[in-house]
Amino acid sequence: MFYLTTAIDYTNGSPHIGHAYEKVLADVIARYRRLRGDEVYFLTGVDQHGQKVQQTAEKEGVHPATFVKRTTKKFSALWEKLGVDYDGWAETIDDRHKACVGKILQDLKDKGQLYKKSKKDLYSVRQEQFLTDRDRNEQGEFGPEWGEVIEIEEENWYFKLSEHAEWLKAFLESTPDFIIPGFRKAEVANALERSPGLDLCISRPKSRLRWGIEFPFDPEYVTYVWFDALINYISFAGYLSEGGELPDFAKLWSENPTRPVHIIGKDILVPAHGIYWPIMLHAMGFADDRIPQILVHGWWNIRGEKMSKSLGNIVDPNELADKFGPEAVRYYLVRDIITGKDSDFDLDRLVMLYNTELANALGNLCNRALNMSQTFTDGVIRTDGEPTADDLELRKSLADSIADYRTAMDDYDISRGLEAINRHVVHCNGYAERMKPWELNKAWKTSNDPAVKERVGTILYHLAESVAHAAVLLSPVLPEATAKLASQLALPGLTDLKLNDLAWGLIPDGHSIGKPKPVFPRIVVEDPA
RNA sequence: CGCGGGAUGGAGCAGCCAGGUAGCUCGUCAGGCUCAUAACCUGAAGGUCGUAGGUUCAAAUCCUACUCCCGCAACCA
Repeated sequence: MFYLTTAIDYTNGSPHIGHAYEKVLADVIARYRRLRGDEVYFLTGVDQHGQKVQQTAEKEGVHPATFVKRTTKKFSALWEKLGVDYDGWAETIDDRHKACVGKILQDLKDKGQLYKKSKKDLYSVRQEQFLTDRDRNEQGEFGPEWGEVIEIEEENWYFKLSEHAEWLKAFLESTPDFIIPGFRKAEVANALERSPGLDLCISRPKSRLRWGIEFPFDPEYVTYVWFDALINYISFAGYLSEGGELPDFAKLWSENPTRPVHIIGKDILVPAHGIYWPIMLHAMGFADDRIPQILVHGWWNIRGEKMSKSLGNIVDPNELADKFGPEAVRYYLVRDIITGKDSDFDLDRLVMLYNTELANALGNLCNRALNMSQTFTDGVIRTDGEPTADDLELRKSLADSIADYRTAMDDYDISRGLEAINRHVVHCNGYAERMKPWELNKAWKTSNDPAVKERVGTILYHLAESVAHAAVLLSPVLPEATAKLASQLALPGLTDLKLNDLAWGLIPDGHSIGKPKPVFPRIVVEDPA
């Protein structure tokens, strides 16, 4: 069972392109693993507690619960629009989640992992938060944005993070694939190295924060939002739940031969996912081989000036999907970035990549292949022609592409996977150019030689068969468009194929193929110049 | 000495971890083709791989120093 999660988004505003990227990436990986034949459980959701939500809700004069419901809808609606097809939806205000957090707190307390202590610190009345030296300005003072700064003493619950620091160091050393890509491991190791051995304050007194999960053994406190949020990965996987509709935790986690994978952005690796989370799990009693894997992606940077003048400055994923279609957005978000690294978001590149690789290369290949089949062979595919060296070379190109695609996708390198598909499509267009079936067809009309006619059929078969393969390979990224391709090829079973089923001969002899209709219409940009 | 990433033909990137003909897409130029979504194909020009040293038979790749950019360090994926 492949258990995949994303970070849960903080419901304090509207989703932006970064939120969309992470969910699309996760969705593509989930769909790819299904294509591989793996059983998949894909969890995503929203983080709804905490001070920021409480503050924003107050500002708008509504109850946090009302506010959170409203913003949550913005996220779920976007995922529906973008075709993000998750199995589980995590909302931290869910009673099942709250119950799980409560049980974990109680359990950790019973294990002696929590303690209460009093601490004196500087506090900003206006911002309702404690201040550290990092909040000081260049003059070493707290600026006017903090309002009145006072010293207050507060009692809180602490989690014995420092007690497990040595364990985590050893775990990092012994588990090279804990964090992907590998270069990010250094950040966690460094953070651990320079951490002064502090424990984690995991409570907030209700006097200053009410919007959170109440401590089961100390009702005057609510849970710190990170401690609450991280637990979603197990609470919604069924951890400590009795009955109910939640998944079977043994299947997803505790007895799963495949380690769960968390997809997160690089900003929340340290300290939350790289330090707090593994230590929390370890303290709860999870064995080392039950610690999940963390896939860290980079960011889409937006440089206002670089945004296209001719297209206008659209970066809202909703508007992007409306303007270019959800699948064009999906394709771009996983195509033009190396998983783990940053990239610049550029609308001109979105249009370029879509037009070049989907419209001109694959879309056009499908279109010309079907069109020739209809006009030259009455839409009937003949597979029994003897393959020539060119045909065998095409088949090898396809086999190589599939192998490269597979390696790349297994490595979460979607961009390279798509590149591999495109390489074969380009090969096919070159093949068509060299074989010139349209000339052969003319030659047949004058000569009436059946061998020539058979050759035309064999060439068209190779093109159609290639499109069928490409459709299957692309389906994790473009589920709708590839379904359209399957329907034009008149191969409805294509969408149910697994990766291992992919072998030469998807199209049966005598198959009646469909009529062409552009699946990827070119995006035309009017340039006001 | 806060941490991390980056610097590769006009643009955007891959290659670097496991040294050995510098690769991809776009753009440009010149041809070709016409089945096809003004799509397709072929060829060409264009790079001393940030700088300076070092290791090596051999360095974009390893080591050292330096310069410049970006992000984080402050709720923001």
